[in-house]
Amino acid sequence: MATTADRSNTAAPADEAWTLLRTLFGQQRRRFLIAASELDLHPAQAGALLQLATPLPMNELASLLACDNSNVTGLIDRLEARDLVARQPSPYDRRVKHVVLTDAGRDLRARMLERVGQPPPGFERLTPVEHRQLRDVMRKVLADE
Amino acid sequence: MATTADRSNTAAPADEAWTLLRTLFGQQRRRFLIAASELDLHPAQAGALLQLATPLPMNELASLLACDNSNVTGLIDRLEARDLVARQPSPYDRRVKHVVLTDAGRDLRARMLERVGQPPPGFERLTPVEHRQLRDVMRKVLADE
DNA sequence: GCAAAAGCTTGAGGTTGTCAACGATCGATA
DNA sequence: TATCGATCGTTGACAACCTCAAGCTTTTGC
Repeated sequence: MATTADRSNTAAPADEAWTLLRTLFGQQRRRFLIAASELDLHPAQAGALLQLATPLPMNELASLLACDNSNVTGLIDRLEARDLVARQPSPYDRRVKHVVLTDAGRDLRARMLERVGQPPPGFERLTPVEHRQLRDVMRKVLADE
Repeated sequence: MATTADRSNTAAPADEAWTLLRTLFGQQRRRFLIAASELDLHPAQAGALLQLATPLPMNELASLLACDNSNVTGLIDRLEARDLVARQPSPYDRRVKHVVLTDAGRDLRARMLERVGQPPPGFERLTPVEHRQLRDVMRKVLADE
């Protein structure tokens, strides 16, 4: 009778915690989509922009976005056509091109961050102690080893 | 000199916590994309499948996926062509169609959940106390009011 | 009853994403 | 140093995604 997972409040705290986190992911994804459309960006474009805190080889951008290299080519083509990014040849490897934000790109990225970089409303309700607890737990979850 | 946000360890715990959460979101999104492609699903299809724990009007599915109604039509068309879902007319409102998983759909959804429904490796490192802390904090963040 | 609104679909048009193939460049090895 | 294999970015073909405007059916409110 206890072979399968209990769905009642006897559910393991770990499972419930993860389920709650996934709920928050969903909310955050919707926020992201709305923010992107408000700024006239397709989701993929907005995602790329957010990754570009620092110049990145096309290569690496593809792996961060979990998509094919050839996909990034078109993506960057369109961002470049709107003068949001530029391609910069790498001085060390002539095969590589770095994607760099233009001023306009940096600006748009900042406006995107204003919308999705800020925590959701429920977050503000936490006490300082809870904020620290959450920070410490998350540090541990994301620790390299 | 302290006008702009400090990036050092003087950053407010709340800000750092949120940044860490966003990092986890990114990791989870990549897991999701990889899982979907392993199961021969496009990301949007996988997302729709995951939402269908219970039958849902097209309408509601669209709002959960944060996209246009007309988008869901095509999405469900393709899932239906693969016998993963079926359209069921609502008995109460003849405009409404409910999307229901078929057996195959339920199966595929379960396999998807095996991959993204489980917490990431770092999660296992937490102690029972930390799991409970995380659960309680997340409950508070997601509380309705 | 009738007008307004809601639910779903269609069609047009641009974007995303994958795959296979290609030219250019780098690195290692002989 | 010459060459082979791998890597980086691009291109072209093709399917899926996504939005918008327009349309049909059904429901709701007046």
